[in-house]
Amino acid sequence: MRIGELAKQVDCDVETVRYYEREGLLAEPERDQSGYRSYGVSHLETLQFVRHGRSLGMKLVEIRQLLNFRHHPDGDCSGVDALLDVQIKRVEEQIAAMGTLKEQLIALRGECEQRQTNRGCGIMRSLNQAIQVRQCPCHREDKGTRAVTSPVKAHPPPG
Amino acid sequence: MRIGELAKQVDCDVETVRYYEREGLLAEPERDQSGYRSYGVSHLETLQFVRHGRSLGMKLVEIRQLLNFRHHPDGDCSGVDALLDVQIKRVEEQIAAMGTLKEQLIALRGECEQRQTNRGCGIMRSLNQAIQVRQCPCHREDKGTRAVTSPVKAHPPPG
DNA sequence: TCTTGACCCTGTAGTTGCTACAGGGTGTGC
DNA sequence: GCACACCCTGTAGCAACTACAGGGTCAAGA
Repeated sequence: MRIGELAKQVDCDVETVRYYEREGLLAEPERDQSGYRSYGVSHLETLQFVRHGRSLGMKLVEIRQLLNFRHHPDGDCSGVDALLDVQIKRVEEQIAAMGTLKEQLIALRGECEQRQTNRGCGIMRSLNQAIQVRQCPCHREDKGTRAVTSPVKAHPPPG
Repeated sequence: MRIGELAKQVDCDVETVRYYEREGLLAEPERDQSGYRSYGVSHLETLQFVRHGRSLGMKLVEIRQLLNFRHHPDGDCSGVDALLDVQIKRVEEQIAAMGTLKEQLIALRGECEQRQTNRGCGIMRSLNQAIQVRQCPCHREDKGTRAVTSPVKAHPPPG
């Protein structure tokens, strides 16, 4: 099948497929006489594997490792376990950080008692106060134990 | 104060300060006779405001808007509200997606009954099965209602 | 036969929020 | 005079795509 068909089957972009090929995640397919890529079932399977990994939040480097395991079915599977453990831990940390973040945002949102001017808005007052005296939840504690700690580094907000 | 001192005070990198200047988030400071940047209190405050916004998961474009509101204290504050609402909604969506993700990962992790070869590993079997028959939790339902739906697009796993 | 439109190709640049150099200048203490 | 910490500009890299530009191919319809 051609690239458009393949992409449609796994519900992703044609450009993404070419990107995976460039990155070595997808084997280079044959070409037809016009130079168009011609894919077989194994390509489809690999692509599905990759997209499945991505949907589980895995990075491409990690998926590359999984593909490696897949190509060496007689190797020790402990690497597969370890990879998933890393992933689970990462997700748990993110959930915790997000929970704190949400609380802070909701607290901040509550500061706007009624719509008025920016000057009077409790949210802006809060944000500005945080600057002056570091009294907001994010800055209250000392560096090491801040709520969503130095999060800009530790877990840069996704998106 | 010089850039190193400023960066230290807000606990961020010197390069980051220069980056914010380039991006127009931080006003260009005066220079001393050697061409070194020379910052005052207002720069410190703005920088703290920016970092605080980042720690709350806001994007730089959003922080830019907040800075705008800050510079127009007599404007209508409803924009401030709206910005926070967007942020809260985003965080809530992420928390929900992460929760689903975690369940899926833990289910997958449970597939590895005992350490053996990659071929025998339940995790790899599961991942491969997902390819063949789309029976894993992520692919079981139809596109529109998939668990962590086309999530690679919708909420690309945070890096 | 010509044309239209959908598809394909390569190559490069943009996105976000930094981070990390390279290659140089400045300031301070000994 | 020297070492060393700090500063400067400019550019490139990261992840995982996405979005062109500028061109080729193919099949259907007039």
